[in-house]
Amino acid sequence: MTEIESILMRFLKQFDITEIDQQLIYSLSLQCRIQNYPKKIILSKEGSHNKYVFIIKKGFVRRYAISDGKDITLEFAQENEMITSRYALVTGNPTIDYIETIEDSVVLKFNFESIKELHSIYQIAPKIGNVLRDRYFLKLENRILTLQKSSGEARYNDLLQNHEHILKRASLGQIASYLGMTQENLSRIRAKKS
Amino acid sequence: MTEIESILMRFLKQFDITEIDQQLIYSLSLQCRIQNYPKKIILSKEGSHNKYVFIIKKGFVRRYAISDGKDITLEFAQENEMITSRYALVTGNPTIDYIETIEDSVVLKFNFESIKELHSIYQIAPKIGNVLRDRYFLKLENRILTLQKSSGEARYNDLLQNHEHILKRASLGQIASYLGMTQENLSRIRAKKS
DNA sequence: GCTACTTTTTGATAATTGTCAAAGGAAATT
DNA sequence: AATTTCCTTTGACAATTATCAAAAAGTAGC
Repeated sequence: MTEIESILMRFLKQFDITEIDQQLIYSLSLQCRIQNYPKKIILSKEGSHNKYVFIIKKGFVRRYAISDGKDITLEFAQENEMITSRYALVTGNPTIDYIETIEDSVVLKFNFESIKELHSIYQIAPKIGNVLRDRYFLKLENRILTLQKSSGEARYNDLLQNHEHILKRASLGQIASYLGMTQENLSRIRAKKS
Repeated sequence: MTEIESILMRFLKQFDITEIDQQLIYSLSLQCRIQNYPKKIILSKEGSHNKYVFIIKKGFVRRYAISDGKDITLEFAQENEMITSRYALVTGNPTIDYIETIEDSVVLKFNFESIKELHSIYQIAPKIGNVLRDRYFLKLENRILTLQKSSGEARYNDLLQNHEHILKRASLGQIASYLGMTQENLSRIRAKKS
């Protein structure tokens, strides 16, 4: 098995996808490349028509948008997680967000268009898509529940409890915008805890 | 065409689902009922094992959770929209949220289990599911961007601009929790605007 | 080690928001 | 129409958060 195939296998195994077809893995593996990036490299730019899906083999990656001139973190992805601009994939419009490495990273880079074709060929590809989408739902809904908490401390506690790794790997400003507060406030909330 | 079929057609037409199969519509129509509810009726309870999907024909419906003893609005649905507890559908666990009518409503009520079977029979059912999921993504991602804005006024403005109908049809407390603030604060923000 | 650069912390102050309580309005019921 | 109930607004005050500025701490390159 190639390295790419083994990364794909490891990624899919976490989702209780029982029917992992070796042939499908092989076909997928032909549609992507392993890429090495230093930190602070932009993998996907706003306005871009190229639509990529990234699976993180090693490192830490962030998706963000510029809204009202401010850098707003939308999503983090660590090892064995996937990150992509769903807006672009779903609407077919140019990307409205950026994806960048926070740490030196090794990622599997797919061109989404080439995967789409596989969807119609293999029965199993849609099933994988469904599972990935369903997982992402839960993630988003939990995130919304966190953001609805009006006190900053409550939102920080949610992150501490459910995604502690983010606090260790991202910068203060990145985390603060993710939680919808200023970095000064986050710094003080954190200080109060220790 | 029965009334149920025509509601289904109208619902699906808004999603650019080109291949609407009359046979599928018919099959779906057998799996659901039209229900009339007065306002303030709970359609789905926390802890329930019955999983329903509702399409709103007329009226206004709200999904909410009780978190730390507080009523938190998660979602609103108006005419021609769908509402359901995705958590329950995806995980198979009992529902963790409630769905209730805000106005007198006419809804199409599906039992999700019976639809699931159709998925495997018809080619098109998964495609519809995909489109519905994709739309819901965008909704959630936009909602997150709104909630990340730290000032209450900015969040209110987002709602005013993108979902003004909510401000007209829901109560202050319901909207306030939806935006992650107290109703007193929302009342003052609103007063300041006029 | 030193310097330049970036990130985090701290301080002071203003603005926003939450909390509790009471008053005012609107809607439903009798 | 009057009463009850529910929802919204207002007031006073406390707590939280944002903003701006500067200091401190941490990183990277030399």
